[in-house]
Amino acid sequence: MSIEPDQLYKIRHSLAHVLAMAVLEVFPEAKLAIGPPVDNGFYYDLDLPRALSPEDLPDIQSRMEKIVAQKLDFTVSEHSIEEALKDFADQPYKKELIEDLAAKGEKTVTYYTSGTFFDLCKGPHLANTSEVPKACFELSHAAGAYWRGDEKRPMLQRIYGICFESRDAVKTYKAQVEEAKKRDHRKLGVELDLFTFSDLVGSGLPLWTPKGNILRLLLDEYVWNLRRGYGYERVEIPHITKKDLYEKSGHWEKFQDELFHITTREGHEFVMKPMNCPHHTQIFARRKWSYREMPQRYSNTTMCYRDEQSGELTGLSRLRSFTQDDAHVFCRYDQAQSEILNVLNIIEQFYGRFGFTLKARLSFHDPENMGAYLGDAATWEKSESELKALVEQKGLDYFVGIGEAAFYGPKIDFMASDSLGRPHQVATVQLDMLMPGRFGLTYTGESGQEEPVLMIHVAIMGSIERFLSVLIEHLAGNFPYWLAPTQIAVLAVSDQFNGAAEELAQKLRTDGLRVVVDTSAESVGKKIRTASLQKIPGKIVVGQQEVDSAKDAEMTFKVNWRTDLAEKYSEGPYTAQNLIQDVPSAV
RNA sequence: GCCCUUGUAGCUCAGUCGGUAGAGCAUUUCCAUGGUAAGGAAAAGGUCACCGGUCCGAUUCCGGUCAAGGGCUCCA
Repeated sequence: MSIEPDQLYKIRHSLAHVLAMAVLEVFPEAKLAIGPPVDNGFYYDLDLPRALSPEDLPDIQSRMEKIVAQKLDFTVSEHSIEEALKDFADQPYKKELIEDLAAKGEKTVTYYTSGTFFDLCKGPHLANTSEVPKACFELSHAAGAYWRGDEKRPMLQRIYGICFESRDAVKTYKAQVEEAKKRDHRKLGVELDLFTFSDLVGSGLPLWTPKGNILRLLLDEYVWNLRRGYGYERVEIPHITKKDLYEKSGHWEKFQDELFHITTREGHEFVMKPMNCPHHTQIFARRKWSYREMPQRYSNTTMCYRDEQSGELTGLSRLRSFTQDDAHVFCRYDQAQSEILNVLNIIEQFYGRFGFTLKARLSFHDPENMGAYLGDAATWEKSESELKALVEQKGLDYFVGIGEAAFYGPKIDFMASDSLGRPHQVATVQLDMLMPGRFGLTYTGESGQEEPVLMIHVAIMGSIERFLSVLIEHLAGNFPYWLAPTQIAVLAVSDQFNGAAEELAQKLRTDGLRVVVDTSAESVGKKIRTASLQKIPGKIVVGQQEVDSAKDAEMTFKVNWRTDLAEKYSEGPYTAQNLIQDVPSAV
């Protein structure tokens, strides 16, 4: 049943051609761009006389099926550039591709022909469409895409198809997509009442509910608890600044269009901060430092604002206002290693706690393109080999990303794989050999002279919002006991036990648990269902039995734990005191 | 920002070929006093996203704006 990856690639690529053939039946005047295979199928970009709507796809798909059923051969042939330009005279996009190939020194190009259709293509393809497995593909959607990915060039129409090795594999894929939809953080955000958006406030500006804010505060507290052990100190900064700060840092020139601008009544220009590092440099710059006082480690969880293009905003993943769990370490160059090691420890502990698999990307400079970076090659290579040594020392799974460095220094970026195996970029550690210089940051060395400062940018979650979007989907909203916005639901069997339920809840709350009581006029079954749908970790039912247990001692009760916690915690019986002692709920 | 799709009650959705709208859940009240995933009844709840145009009349048709979704482009 299983199919070689090469064969699947050919099936997808060949179906892209079949797709173009089907579209040409409907729109003979269509101009073809490109049609490659992708991870989950294929697509074709075309310039069409009218916009496609979803209703067009079934017709195109059934035409594709008919074409496949014709058992067409794919044959390859070689042609001179001149010939190709003539053959594709009325296909401007193909012509451009041919001209580019010619410019690269190609003398000939290849066509793949299937039936009456031929396309400029380097292959490979199936020998015959009869090799396409039954029901292995499905047109999924149409979307716009710029010609050659350039926003200044025409917008083409892209038709996507999914394609796998068999009908069952297509079904499996669609089931995975469904599963991902169920745990989509935008959906769970509403269902679990974590955050909301308002048209009056604006897009990309999330509002956090009481429950959602508990998550934010606890995650931040957790990061802070990890940091404080390494000598970090918390600082605070205003959310706006004169533009002078960014002129000096160099961000103004590059990013001024993406900033929110404020003009005061006196005509002074301010901006909302898009990042925190320049502010933090000014805290460091307030006085002179001895080498003995280094490093200075400033931690600051704070909101940043970027005027993103409206089309880029999605859920909590990309926002106009977002909270960075930012930290900047100002240190001596000889302190970089131990400081980074500390950060790696924090990252490992933090992500390990949630069951993410981490992979580090060493984001290095591209030696072929030194113009894009500041500083000399020797400094870059030294710091990069140090980063690599550290990552190896920690035994982290890593790969090197050439050309992924920031212009001011190399980075270690972390990718977390979630429970569905999807990678997300999360934490980042960046060496900055540039900004301290721009702001003239120094410390006084042993011999009394001014020494250059190295700055290390660190974000553990990156942004709380984006991390939460990843975490919600990773856990499908089943937050661990310590993090759950509501930890325990106390459910009264009937209204005569409302008092006992309230009393128990109050005891648990006094000790810091987050508890709700359900005293509504509903059946126990209904109360269980409601609490379960809210994914509350523990449920306690209070009725005659529990009240009787309290006759000569403290009330005892059982806790019905959420499925994923049932193995971890005993169901009891507990007293309020035991529950608080035996089940760790602190950060 | 660009292309396409969508916007009806707090949520999920019907519906009106142009004559100002309906269900389930949630909410409120009443009945029931119920032991581990939906007990029963009633009520209330909508400027049909917003603004403009056509029309005797627009939630419905047209245009614009805003917002959401799928892509493209971008991401310090």
